[in-house]
Amino acid sequence: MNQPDDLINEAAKIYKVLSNSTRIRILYYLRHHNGEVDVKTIVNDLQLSQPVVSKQLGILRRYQLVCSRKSGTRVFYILDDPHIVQLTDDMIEHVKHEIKGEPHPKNLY
Amino acid sequence: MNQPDDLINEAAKIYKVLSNSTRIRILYYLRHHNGEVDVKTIVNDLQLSQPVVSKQLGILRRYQLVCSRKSGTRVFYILDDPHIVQLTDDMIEHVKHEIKGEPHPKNLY
DNA sequence: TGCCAATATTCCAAATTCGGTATATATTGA
DNA sequence: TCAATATATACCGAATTTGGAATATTGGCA
Repeated sequence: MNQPDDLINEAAKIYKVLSNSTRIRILYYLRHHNGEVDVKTIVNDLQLSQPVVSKQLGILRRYQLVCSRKSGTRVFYILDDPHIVQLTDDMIEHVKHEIKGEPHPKNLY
Repeated sequence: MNQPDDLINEAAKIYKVLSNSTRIRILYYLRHHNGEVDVKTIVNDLQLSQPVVSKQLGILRRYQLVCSRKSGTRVFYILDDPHIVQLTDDMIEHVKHEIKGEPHPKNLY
């Protein structure tokens, strides 16, 4: 019943990775992209700055949500971990069907 | 394919709520508790300070993950939103079966 | 009314997160 | 070797998050 702290902490870490709009946008972009994509293409398609994309891709890779392959000067990224992808798809569906009166506050406190 | 920003932002907010160990612990406590629980019982069982529990319960309620009922001086909380509960159960299962060599870093950066 | 228990709120400091700007690194090709 | 391109990293300041300590609020009861 009661989960050990290790599991709780690890779950919290993954949730934290998923709690940033830029990272979710990148994940969803990769999710619906057929095959691997290089950084520049992501920057262009999502209209984000190159350092931001590199940084967030680095975090996603550190947490093994994406993996990468280097080819020449370019680095190609692709989703890893289909289970997390399924969880995030479920979350988007949840939000989509969420018929709440008022939107949630911007900040927690 | 491409999710509107509203959906992405709302998903990010919910993930942020779930990204704190204390809140996950409370959710899991309520998850496996039969029926509603008052604040003091949560404080005792989870060995947390009373202000912390109150504060985190407030956040969980603000995001409609739990709901509460007042009775005398006590406030009883219970899980709301079974869909999110399912998602978090899935996440714990994911972490549980995650056979990764090294644990994830403490911080994102 | 006055005290006590339960819960919520406020305030604070330390830690974390984020995107921007600048810079570093690496690879290709002339 | 030198320049250009692609990607990663370092650094910074502003904003957010967190738990602890103190305090406020609320309801029950003598």
